[in-house]
Amino acid sequence: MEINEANEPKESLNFIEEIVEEDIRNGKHGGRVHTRFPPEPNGYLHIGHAKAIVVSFGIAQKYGGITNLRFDDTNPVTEDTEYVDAIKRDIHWLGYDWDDREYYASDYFPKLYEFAVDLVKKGLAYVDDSSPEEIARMKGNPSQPGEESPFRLRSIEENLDLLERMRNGEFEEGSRVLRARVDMTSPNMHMRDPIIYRIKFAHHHRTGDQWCIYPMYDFAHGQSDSIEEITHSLCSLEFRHHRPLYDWFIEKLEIFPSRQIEFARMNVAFMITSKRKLLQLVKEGYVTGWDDPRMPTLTGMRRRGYPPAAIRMFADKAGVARRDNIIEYELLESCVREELNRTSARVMAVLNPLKVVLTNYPEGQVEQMDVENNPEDDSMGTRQMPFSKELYIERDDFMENPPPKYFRLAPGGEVRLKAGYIIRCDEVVKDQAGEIVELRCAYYPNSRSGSDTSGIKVKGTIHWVSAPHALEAEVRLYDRLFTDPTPDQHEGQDFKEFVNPESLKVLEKAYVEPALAEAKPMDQFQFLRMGYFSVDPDSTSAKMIFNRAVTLKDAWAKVQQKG
RNA sequence: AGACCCAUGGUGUAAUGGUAGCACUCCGGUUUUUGGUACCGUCAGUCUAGGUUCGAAUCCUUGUGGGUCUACCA
Repeated sequence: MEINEANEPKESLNFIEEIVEEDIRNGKHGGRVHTRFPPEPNGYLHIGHAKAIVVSFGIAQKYGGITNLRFDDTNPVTEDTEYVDAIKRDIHWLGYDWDDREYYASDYFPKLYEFAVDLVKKGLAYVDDSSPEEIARMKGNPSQPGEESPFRLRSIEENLDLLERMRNGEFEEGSRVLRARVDMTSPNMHMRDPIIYRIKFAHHHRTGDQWCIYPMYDFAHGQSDSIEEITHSLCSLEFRHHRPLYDWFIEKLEIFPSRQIEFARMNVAFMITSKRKLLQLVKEGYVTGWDDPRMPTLTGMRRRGYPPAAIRMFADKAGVARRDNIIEYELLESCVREELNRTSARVMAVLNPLKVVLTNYPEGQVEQMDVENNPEDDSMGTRQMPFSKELYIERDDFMENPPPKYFRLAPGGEVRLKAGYIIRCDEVVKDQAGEIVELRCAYYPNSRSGSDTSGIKVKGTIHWVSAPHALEAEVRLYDRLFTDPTPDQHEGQDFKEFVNPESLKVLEKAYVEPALAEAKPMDQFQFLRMGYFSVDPDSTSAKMIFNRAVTLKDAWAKVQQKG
């Protein structure tokens, strides 16, 4: 990293930022930066879209520009208003806004039709009566040039007439298309007289039955960019081959010269983003819906408890470049932890309860213990937790025959109850099956947290809840949906074979501290030593439900694994 | 196999002809009333072969590997 005059590290730019900064230096478009995010309203937004959103909105934000939201709704057969609202909600949730610039490619249908007429008049487009099969055959293949359609040399007048009659609904669906006259010998398949209008007698979610011809992507997207005077149109690598056509239309139509810039889309290990495959997971019941916390959808990640700031950070850290990539799942988790560590209140919850009776604690006594809400942030204050004779601790925090370096409770051993007392395990009570059902312990009255004069040194501190005060809750432990980093990249194997059977574990009867009675849906907490959890939207005061977003890092688990 | 794009530690991304850096992961340590956090440290990289140059991750050529393109989808 270079050092500038201010002796501060020089920020490194990604290749898009470099292009934008150069454009600004050159005064291109008056130094204006205007991007767009163009979802098709035919599905839910996922982690891949999140990356595109962060890049497009982020670039504009960084350079004082603005971003349009534009629904790319040129295919009435697959699109629906249902998705429009979900998409808008998800983008807002991610933290971005487009003010009143909510546009639809379908709003431009009249203008797009004018463009088509213009092209015909310039002799640059023609109506082709060939069948889909014939068109495909004449297109050739990447290593062989195509051949020209017999309809390619129709007169301008005839083309104008035919186009108008197409629009008027005089021809059957599939019987004719409008094609741009470019170059049938181009090595770029997209330049071989691409279809720009097709006939579809379909009801459009916005324009209704006004139109029976609809523009193709290549004749809608770039033109919409141009109409909106988008300066930098950012898209994924797969559109690289469309760019010559994008530029061709701009040149021939003599319209605003938006510039398309492609970057590599983000792939995340253990996640899939194919709309079709995601739909399968929903339809076939592998998940409970599009907002299942295991889904890579924005709505799923929201329910999972991933903060929008964490997703933005993740997209940011993944970077922008032009090579294929698979980002490790651990980076996402790291971002989620970083954000939640800063923002979430600590509470105690015992997921797998084991009863502890303090034999020397006065019957019926209850003490209120002060506990900090977030050691990272004093401004979050403290709360009180009731302490009594009967408690629950985590089953994993006791071992009858502990290995070396086990810092928790064991027979005859001592441990501190966080913000409470130090206790000593005197007796292990088992049922007939030999399972441990209760621990009988002694507490040291002079070891109270904050005024400890016992002088006892313990290695471990564990969380707990007071049995008579604890609230029962259901806790859903989520893990990655797949067991393989690239479940849909295995030839001959269906991606569903890699669905993780342990992606969800439901704990029906966990205990949480009473302060959680006031928690509202989507509130987020760190369950001390266990992970980050949020209140599920379906949670009620009668039945609280918590979803685990991510565990805390667990150094002990690693020690154990190594044996 | 036609054209186009890409190639830097395990992963991702910088270095724009001049000391290969950062983040995540991994491993080790310090602090800790969360085996968390914070902090410190270790390991580890320029795909191959040529060329240009005083000097190449960077420019050129070649090979190799990966990706994209042949929907009336976007």
